[in-house]
Amino acid sequence: MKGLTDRQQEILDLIKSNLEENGLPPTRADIARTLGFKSPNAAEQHLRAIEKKGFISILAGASRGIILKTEEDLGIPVIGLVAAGGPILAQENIEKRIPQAQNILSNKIDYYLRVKGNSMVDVGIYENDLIGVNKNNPVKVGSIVIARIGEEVTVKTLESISSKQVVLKAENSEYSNIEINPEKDEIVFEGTCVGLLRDFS
Amino acid sequence: MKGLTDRQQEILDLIKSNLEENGLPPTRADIARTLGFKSPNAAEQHLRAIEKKGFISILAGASRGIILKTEEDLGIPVIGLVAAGGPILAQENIEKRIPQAQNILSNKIDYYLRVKGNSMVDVGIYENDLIGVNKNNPVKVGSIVIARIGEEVTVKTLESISSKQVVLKAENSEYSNIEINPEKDEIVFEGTCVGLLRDFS
DNA sequence: TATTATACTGTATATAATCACAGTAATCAA
DNA sequence: TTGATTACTGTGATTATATACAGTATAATA
Repeated sequence: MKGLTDRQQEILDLIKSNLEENGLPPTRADIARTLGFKSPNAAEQHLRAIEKKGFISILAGASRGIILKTEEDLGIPVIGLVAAGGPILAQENIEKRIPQAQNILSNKIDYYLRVKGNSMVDVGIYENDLIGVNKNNPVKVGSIVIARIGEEVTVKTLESISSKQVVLKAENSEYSNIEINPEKDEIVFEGTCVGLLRDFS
Repeated sequence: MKGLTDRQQEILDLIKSNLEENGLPPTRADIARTLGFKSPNAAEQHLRAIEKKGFISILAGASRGIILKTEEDLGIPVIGLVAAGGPILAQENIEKRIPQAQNILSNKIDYYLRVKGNSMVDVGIYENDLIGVNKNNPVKVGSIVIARIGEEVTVKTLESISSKQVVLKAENSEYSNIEINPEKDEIVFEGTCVGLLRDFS
């Protein structure tokens, strides 16, 4: 499963907006018209490429036979570097996807986040490990949390929390704790770490 | 806007399930196949009838060009008698629909409920009036509520409420209060009355 | 260097699908 | 008893649509 090119993404977006606005998928001619292609075959070939990459299915012979794959079909997204500002799960942050069938972890994984740096080595989380993140689990003291402070996303242990101070602890004696005043600086808990994947290769 | 016949409803349901399961509307041939028609024209004519009654739009010339009208398009449903057991807004309870444009009431109206009996005459609510119901407004003591007690739906003023007793007051001296123990008998608040329509004709 | 992927134009064709026209039959209201 | 509505069959023309085939051009990859 590779990523889509800009043009392919544009076409996938067009299919989605067509479905939202009109309740039915576009034809090849519709796509060509909207994007200014002079040949419907340009649309056809883009659709084939998008299907090959796994984002849609094409029903042979059926008019408008374009079916969007669900998030479930696509698998659990792996997030590499988080672009500053936007939401973690934004398209451009998705590095690849892992089929859900391969998920042996017991908790629900909304996405995997690739670990940068070695601030958590004392609890066995190393650089380039993939941590499984659940977005909805309650954030508790002692759990490993994914927090966004301003524009930066960080993984730390939640040491303490109150309305005046949040303390995040790096599990590495070389690092010192991060103390935030949530009344002054914005801190958002994006999720909790519920598992880890390490791929020796 | 008249109601659909059983057969027409069946076809509308088929369109809906086709959209949900496959993400695209059926063709005339699809409908004919599923319902066992030997001619796609049977489907065509049903679609015309359903369009005429306002539940879908048909895009001329477009394949699969069937577009479901939204609840907003259809207007606010008027509920006559509530069939025992099921949800108030079930298809079979909808008597007719009133265009939203004609709604001059300030609160959001989820549906109109036709008043049976004269238990609320002292606050000017008479038999056959249409009361505008909001499903989400907070239920407060003193407000006129639509409550379901067991299988029966009733309109009364909420006199008092606690975990052990709910008192509903009929606004008519000939009626006595209804007292329910919510731990023993099921009581569900379906909504609050936020307006009234009376059609002198 | 050859190969593959991307991103198209242009033409053509089989078939998918709409939709009109001509019927049949039953039910219901005026 | 006439007309309207519902619920179909059956046929066929027209057009909408998918899709194959033949190209062109560019950039990335092995």
